Amino acid sequence: MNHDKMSNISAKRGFLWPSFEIYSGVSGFTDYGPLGASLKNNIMQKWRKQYVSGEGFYEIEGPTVMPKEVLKASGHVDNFTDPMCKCEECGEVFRADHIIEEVIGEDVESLENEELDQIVIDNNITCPECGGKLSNIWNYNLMFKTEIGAKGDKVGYMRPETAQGIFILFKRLERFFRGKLPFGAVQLGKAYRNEISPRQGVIRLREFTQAEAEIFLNPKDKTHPKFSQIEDVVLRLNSQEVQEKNLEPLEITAREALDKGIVANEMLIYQLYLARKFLTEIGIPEDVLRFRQHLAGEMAHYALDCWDVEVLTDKYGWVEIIGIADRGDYDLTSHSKYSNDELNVFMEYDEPKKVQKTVVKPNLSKFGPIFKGDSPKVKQAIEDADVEEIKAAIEKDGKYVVELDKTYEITEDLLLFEDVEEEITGEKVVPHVIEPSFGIDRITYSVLLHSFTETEEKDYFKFDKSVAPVQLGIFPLVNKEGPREIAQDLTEQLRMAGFTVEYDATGTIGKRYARADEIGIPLAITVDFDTLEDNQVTVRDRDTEEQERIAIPELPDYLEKYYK
RNA sequence: GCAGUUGUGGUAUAGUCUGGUUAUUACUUGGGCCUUCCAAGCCUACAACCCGGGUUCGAAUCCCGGCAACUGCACCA
Repeated sequence: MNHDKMSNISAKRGFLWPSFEIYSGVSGFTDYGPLGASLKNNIMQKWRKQYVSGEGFYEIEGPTVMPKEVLKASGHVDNFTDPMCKCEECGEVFRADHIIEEVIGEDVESLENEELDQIVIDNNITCPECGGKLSNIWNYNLMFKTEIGAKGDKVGYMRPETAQGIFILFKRLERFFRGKLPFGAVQLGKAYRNEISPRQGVIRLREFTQAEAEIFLNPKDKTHPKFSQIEDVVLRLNSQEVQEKNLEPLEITAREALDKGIVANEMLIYQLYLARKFLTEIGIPEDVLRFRQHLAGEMAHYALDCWDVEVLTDKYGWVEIIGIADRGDYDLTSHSKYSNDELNVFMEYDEPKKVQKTVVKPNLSKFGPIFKGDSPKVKQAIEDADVEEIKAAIEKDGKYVVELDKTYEITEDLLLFEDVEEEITGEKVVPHVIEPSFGIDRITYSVLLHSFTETEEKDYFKFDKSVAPVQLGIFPLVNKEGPREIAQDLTEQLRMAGFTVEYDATGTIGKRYARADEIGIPLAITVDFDTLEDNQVTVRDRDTEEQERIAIPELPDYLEKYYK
């Protein structure tokens, strides 16, 4: 692990470059060079393979610009902001709520800025640094704001996460999956957050790539059909208790974690397992990974349970690269409320339930003459009220009182009670959502960092062959007629077969091997003068440097098998 | 956002304090020679003073502003 050396080579060889460099750059943005983009794409392809074909989810793609309404409902417009204030003497900028809470010792999170300003005045709160006068409080919203349309009266934001794009498609998705829980949709794409001062390179970007899955499931059934297959897998868990008591991380099986209630449910544990499987398969070793449970105060208020996957780095310490949360029904309920659409699933019972109950009906022939024009709303009030309550009131006082803008007294003779048997075939259920959310840029960084290998002879990216940006180096041993033509033909042929190939004929063979190793090409193929005789080439392994002679006609199969 | 430090070819650097010739050196890269398996050697070429303004006869060098990187503080739903 060597961030500095790795970054240097990564910039030199075309993985990560600072954005807008010729105009001095802007912090919080990064460019992926040719090899970086290829690496990132390979990682995303591998992700799709695991979650789309592997888990049976489907990928959707929504807009990155969203109208205000969506983000109002999700809470981002109101809660994705920080109240800030500035000292007019020393110029220091503070979180206004933090300063105030410190002085008055009360939670002020729900208050408006004007109220906060008043508290500052009333309590004579000054700059904690120099005691100077504080400015009025303003909101800093971390979303990029824009306008939709020519009139400019429709406010839009760049999406701060890809998840909302899936939630707002819920009705369509529910139809698509024919109403059967659980089902899952994924989205990969850019998200935007106007960070106040991003500093840690690709770790905190203002524009970044997320890969998120939203798994909708029955709140009463959070099991996973494949749980029994993974129940003996050992997970390293930094639970709330471990963190609070400063203990060693737990090393326990999935089954134990479930039985002891450390992770909330099977689906969540299964997602932890899947996340780790993904990371190890793209070349991040298990011993630099851990699962950390969010502390009670750290968790979003709606989350039922939340675990981060963290990776160890030499420069930034433990860094969150994946968040896996049980968000309950928060998102669907909230969008349902704001959009007035029903976002739920009708769950049919195995057998219809028969329910005996008493219903109350207003006797309308008497209602009309008595209540006249108010009759419809009194009727509605009766229908909305609890039958037992009405019954009890009439037994006790001989009348039931409806309080609307006026008071209405309803005596027994105005009502008809009826015993009925109802058949209920099922119920509407708002699904819960389990969300694994991957930070692709941070994961790409982790792959770079942990693939980077220093040995006595060479420093190189030891990429897993499944994500290596270049798969093959093809070299004529010497740049002479004969081997050169064969090597060029072979390059063409293997490119046609779908491999990414670098052809290189310059300098000495050693230099070309070194250059290929540095960018992590797993296999190099060398054509020499013997090839002219026996039609065989040398295949050299990046890590062992061992060589093998393979006949050219067998090469496509050999490589197909190797990269499978 | 605040403070400090820094900014010279692709990379790493000399020169800046004390303003003055064609901006130093090494590696890398392109072309050529040589070369039958791990960065060898020879020839040759390309290539830089972060951006803008000021002071001055003259600025990589001094001053101001901006941008970026690093460190500390603050921030990270």
